Amino acid sequence: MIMDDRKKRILQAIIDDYIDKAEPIGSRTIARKYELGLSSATIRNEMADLEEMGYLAQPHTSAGRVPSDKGYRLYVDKLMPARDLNHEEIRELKSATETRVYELSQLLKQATAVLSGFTKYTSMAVTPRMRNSTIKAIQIVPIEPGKALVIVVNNAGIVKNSLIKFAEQANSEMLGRITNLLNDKLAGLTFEQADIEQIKTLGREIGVSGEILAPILEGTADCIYQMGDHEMYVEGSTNILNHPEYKDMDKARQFLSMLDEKTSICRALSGSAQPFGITVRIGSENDLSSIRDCSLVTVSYNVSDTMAGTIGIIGPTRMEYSKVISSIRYMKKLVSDEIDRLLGREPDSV
Amino acid sequence: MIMDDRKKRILQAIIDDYIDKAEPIGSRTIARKYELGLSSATIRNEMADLEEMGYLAQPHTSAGRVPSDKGYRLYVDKLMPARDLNHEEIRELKSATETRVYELSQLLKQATAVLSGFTKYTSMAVTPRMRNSTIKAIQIVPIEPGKALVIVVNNAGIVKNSLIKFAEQANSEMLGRITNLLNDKLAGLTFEQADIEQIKTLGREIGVSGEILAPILEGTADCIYQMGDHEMYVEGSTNILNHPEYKDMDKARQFLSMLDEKTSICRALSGSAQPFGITVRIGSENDLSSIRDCSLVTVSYNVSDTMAGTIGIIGPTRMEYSKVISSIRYMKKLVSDEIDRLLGREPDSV
DNA sequence: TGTTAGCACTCTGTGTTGGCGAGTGCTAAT
DNA sequence: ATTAGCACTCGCCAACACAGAGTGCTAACA
Repeated sequence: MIMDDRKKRILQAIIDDYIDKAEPIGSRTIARKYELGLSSATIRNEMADLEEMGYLAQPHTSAGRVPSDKGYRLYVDKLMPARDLNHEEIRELKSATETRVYELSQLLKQATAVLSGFTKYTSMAVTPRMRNSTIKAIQIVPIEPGKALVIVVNNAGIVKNSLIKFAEQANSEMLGRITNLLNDKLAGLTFEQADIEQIKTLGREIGVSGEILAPILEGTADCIYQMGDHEMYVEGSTNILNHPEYKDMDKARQFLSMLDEKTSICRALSGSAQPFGITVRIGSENDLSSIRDCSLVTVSYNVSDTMAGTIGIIGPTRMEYSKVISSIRYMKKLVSDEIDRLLGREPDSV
Repeated sequence: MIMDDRKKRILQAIIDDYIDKAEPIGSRTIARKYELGLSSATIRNEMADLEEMGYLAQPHTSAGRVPSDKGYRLYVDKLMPARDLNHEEIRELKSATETRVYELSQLLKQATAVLSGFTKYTSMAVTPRMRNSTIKAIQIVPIEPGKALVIVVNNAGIVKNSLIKFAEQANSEMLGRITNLLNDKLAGLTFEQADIEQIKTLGREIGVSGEILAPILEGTADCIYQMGDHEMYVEGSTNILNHPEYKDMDKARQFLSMLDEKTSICRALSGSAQPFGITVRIGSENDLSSIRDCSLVTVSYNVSDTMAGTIGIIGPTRMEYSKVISSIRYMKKLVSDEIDRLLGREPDSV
């Protein structure tokens, strides 16, 4: 059987309608509502063909048709109407980067909040995994007697800090010596590559007690750990409850507990990462079995040339793909520009 | 009508049973299950009395009885069986403070996660509101050319920092002068009391351009803002879906969207704060109308002598009060000890 | 040969009905 | 004061009928 233009038009009409109404569509409805110049009987025949080809499914005999994952796939790839954001919508999305942020985490929180509010689906984001980032600089700042802040900057310009406590007094001259030692020995390395024993030995040689050095190394490790850890933001998780496919309590609970599990979201988001452009995973295309009846639209953003995080929108497979895709595309641009600003590069210089 | 001992025993039996079963209790059930030495008819009469007195309610004629808010109140105040945590349970709660934390936020995240897992209700926590904390010290640390970290310590020993960017070069000698100026002028004050214009003038006098000073002041303000802001953690929000009173979708949605609103939770938690001990707000005792059919158990923890945050557990009014109360009491102790450790005072010295 | 009108058939959702069971309140006996 | 007995109430559930939407097939038509 061949997929001619008429079939495509009919399929598009069915999916458009289903995305809007969430109810199986009958041939009569299509014939009446969309001006295809065809009778319901003809459409009926075509629908039977489309079902045979796997683009449509029938919940039961004598019900209307519903798009299958394969149908959505064709829709997203070829049939979907282009959707340009109007001024009003652009203004709404832009609000995500209007209040000035100081940190990536804040930026992502606002971006996901705006995206979920705008699309009425659930929005998520993860920070880049910087497992193999290298240490650029370390600073130790005394805060008050017995307390200091260890500050680590990595090669992406990300700054993390950790508050440490000394059991005994450490004067600033000694902290200076330790700072130099650490920068000498750690700069350019990942923390895994660092030889902690060597540093302890060298520390003793320049007269630094283990009591002082240990918490500093621990604080450094904590900073590195913070950098290596995914941070994750989810907004609008309850939006899913507004969609009729989740009126069933058990399905809703399953979805929400999936969102509570940090690891599953990370897997879902990172798994579908693609260097550029937008990825759409429809239903069974998702690796994660618990979201087999959801669609996940993701895009990755760059923090430095080597590290990328991901933003995603998840909703029922019956999703307003065109709206979701255009809004996530625009949000990626907003976030990328803002990151460039945060990290000190001007957007136009990139 | 007088509330004699027998009535109390019956009321307790009804509430115990209802907490367990979530279904209206009939007189026959009580007579059979609890050995009160009374026939169902007698209990029936007593139940009618208890309803008239407002401790019980009847969903409809010929249904069993259900405790009212007033009934729960008496139960919590007088009838509730004491509940001691066993070793296993203590071990589970203790796991909240076993992985070493560096920050209050981490500590609260773990505490709420463990509490919600243990009780199967929703657990929340807010950090203290430090609106009127005063500035103890400010440091400016150059990170790389054009970037620096502003660090502010307040009188409670809480450290916040903010990454800033300079439009022009700032040498470390100049940053030192600014640091001294800021400490001179701001130490001991709240940020509202600070005279920013005066600082700008003084800055110009010692040869610091506005281009340099402005981001520093902005970074300082950001730190103060972070301190003044409530941070809030919610864990186990989907636990509510496991309780039959929330099998109705709309109620569940309402509950979950309440949790999404930061402000409402803050209001709920802070509103019920009481300097010491545990507060139980049952159903209509809550100010917030959206949780009129929930009970909220809160306890506050001290960060310094003047500042306190709150931990809470929220669930249906049909809640295992004794378990919730004993576990939140124990968690308060764990969190308090851990905060003392974090802020450098040893638990035993307090 | 593709399109359409007509028709019998299928299946779900909804409203109705009737019996069952749990529980109550009241009365009279203990 | 307590209890046995009884009539009554009301929600729950299964059975049933039925309307409505939609299908597939056949035959007629352009």
